Amino acid sequence: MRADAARNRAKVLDAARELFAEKGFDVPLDEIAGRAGVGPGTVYRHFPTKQALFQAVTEARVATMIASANEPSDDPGGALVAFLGRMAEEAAAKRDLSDAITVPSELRDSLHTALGGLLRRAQEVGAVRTDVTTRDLVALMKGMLQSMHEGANPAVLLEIVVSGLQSSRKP
Amino acid sequence: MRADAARNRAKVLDAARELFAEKGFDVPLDEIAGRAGVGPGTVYRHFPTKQALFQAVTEARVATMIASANEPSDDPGGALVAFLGRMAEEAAAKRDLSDAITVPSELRDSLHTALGGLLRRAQEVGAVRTDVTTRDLVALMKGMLQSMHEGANPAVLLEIVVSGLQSSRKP
DNA sequence: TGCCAACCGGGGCGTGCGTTCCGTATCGTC
DNA sequence: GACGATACGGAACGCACGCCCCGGTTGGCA
Repeated sequence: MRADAARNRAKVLDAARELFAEKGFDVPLDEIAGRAGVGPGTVYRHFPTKQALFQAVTEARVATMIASANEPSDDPGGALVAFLGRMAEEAAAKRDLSDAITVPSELRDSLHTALGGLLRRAQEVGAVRTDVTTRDLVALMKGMLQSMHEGANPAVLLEIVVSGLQSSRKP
Repeated sequence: MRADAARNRAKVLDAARELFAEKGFDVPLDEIAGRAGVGPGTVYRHFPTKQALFQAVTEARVATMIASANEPSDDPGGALVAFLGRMAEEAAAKRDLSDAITVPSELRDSLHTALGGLLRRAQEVGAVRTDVTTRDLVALMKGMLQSMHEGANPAVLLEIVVSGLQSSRKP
């Protein structure tokens, strides 16, 4: 790879990181190219599609989260709560995480699977009501994360969801 | 107003009702015109903008909900829960309600205000934790309603949110 | 230093949508 | 039954966006 190509690739990644974090996946690709100081064609030379660029930007961070979710714990209930807290914290600062849950990709699927595992283990020790499905949890998270970009209080929302999950099933 | 004009207006409203309920606000206006058996121009003869049509369709139903939210109750906690339940039920069947909360309009503002009133009264009798703001509640509802169109279990989600709202504030 | 391959930039294409315009058809009245 | 106002329909416009192409440029090796 030529030196200027590597330089431009890095500039594109930097700009994409900033803008995806700031405005989410919906930011126009031309805007990313503009901030990187290159043309749109250059972006497509390095990444075949917009989603590929998004994935390249979020991959490392999300993979770390997934790994931490998958490592065993002697307190599965606490592990789930901690994980949700970490996601809330992250989503409050950067807008791309909430899109990483939504935009179709292998990464998204792994994240859902990891959440499912956390949920199942928490349910097995009785820390979370058993009628909640992975799908329900993902939906809740999605709503919660998106809400954080509209002025809602992350901590309060998180507490509500967590204590809701822990509540016993209605008779 | 000419007879055919009235007929077409009704056909447009019917088609819009169906399609907004089925696919939400994002349904293309041409599709509404198509189902109504008229051209797009005809739609614009009766409604100045797509949002106006949306408002005309949702106005009656949402206004009813707002009215029921605003009438006094001797059990403010139960009133809030009942209202949330009614919204969840409605949103599970029709996709337009979740958009009515989001799409800017006077109707949306009234709905937010009504929710705020319900929340405040429930908090005054100690039925709901006091650190929840109207904004938080709206965010929660928004997330919950949108989740219902993705296979989540409405009843479970509602229970989680309700018991989360009722939980005492963390120390 | 010269040459070729790699790369760049941005103009342009295709698509989908909300909205508008205007020639034509239809309604209701005289 | 004819005429004017009213309404219709759909082609067309403007816009925004993802994506591609090509003439020009630049980098690195011989």
